[in-house]
Amino acid sequence: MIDEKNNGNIDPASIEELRQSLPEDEILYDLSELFRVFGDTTRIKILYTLFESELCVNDIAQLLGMTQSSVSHQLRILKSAKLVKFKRDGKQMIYSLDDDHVRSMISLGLEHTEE
Amino acid sequence: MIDEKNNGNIDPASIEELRQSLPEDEILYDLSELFRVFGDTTRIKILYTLFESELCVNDIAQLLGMTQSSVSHQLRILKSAKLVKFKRDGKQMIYSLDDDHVRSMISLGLEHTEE
DNA sequence: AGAACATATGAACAATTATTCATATGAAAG
DNA sequence: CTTTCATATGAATAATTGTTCATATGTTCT
Repeated sequence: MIDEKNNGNIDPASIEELRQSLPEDEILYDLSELFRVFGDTTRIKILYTLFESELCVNDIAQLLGMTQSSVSHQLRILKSAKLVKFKRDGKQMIYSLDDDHVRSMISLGLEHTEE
Repeated sequence: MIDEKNNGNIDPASIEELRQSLPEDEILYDLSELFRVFGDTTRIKILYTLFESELCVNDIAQLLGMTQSSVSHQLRILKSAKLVKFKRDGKQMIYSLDDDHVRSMISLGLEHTEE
């Protein structure tokens, strides 16, 4: 046995090398935070309703059978993750998908779940 | 005003139409469940350590400065989501990424966060 | 200005979940 | 077969988070 202190599969030097090749903690945190936003049924549903048309809060709530408050709370999270954008139209706020990443992410996710 | 009962942006018929174009609840649930697996810093870190090399549990734990137990618990979740696979090598379990979806998902996620 | 409507938001509660600790399983070596 | 090592797992705890309820903000209309 070459190294009696190494109780793992690879040697400590390689471990150190691998550790240093990891992205910074902050980047990994932001990444997981993004996924966490997608990781809720309600939010996924909201995003899906916006796939084809822009909608106001009340429409989304009716469409999903949820309360206005709950939808609004979740939209807030989607906004801060830059997954949806909005514009004011009189008393209403019209929400829409912010960019095509949302569609790609969901499509890619579906590919995996459909296997 | 055409329809005084419609307090939303679009008409009730369109809402119904949109509702029926949504994927089934089960599909959306599975999708959000998949994202939820990615939505944790520890699990993202584990996945990243497996980007370049297959590793045993102890190596991952050392690399990330986490307890063996915690890593094992999270690997269990990654396994059941089919994001990692494993093989036995004597006393050790060698884990590796299950397929390329993992890489694509993380890459796509990074594209969004890096904006 | 006041009423009505659409949306946002704060606090409280319930449910989910990541980590820790202790212990169990399973393989290899003496 | 007993000990040692690597991993898995169950129970308990602490922290996070989604929903509800009540209320605030901001817009339109009279």
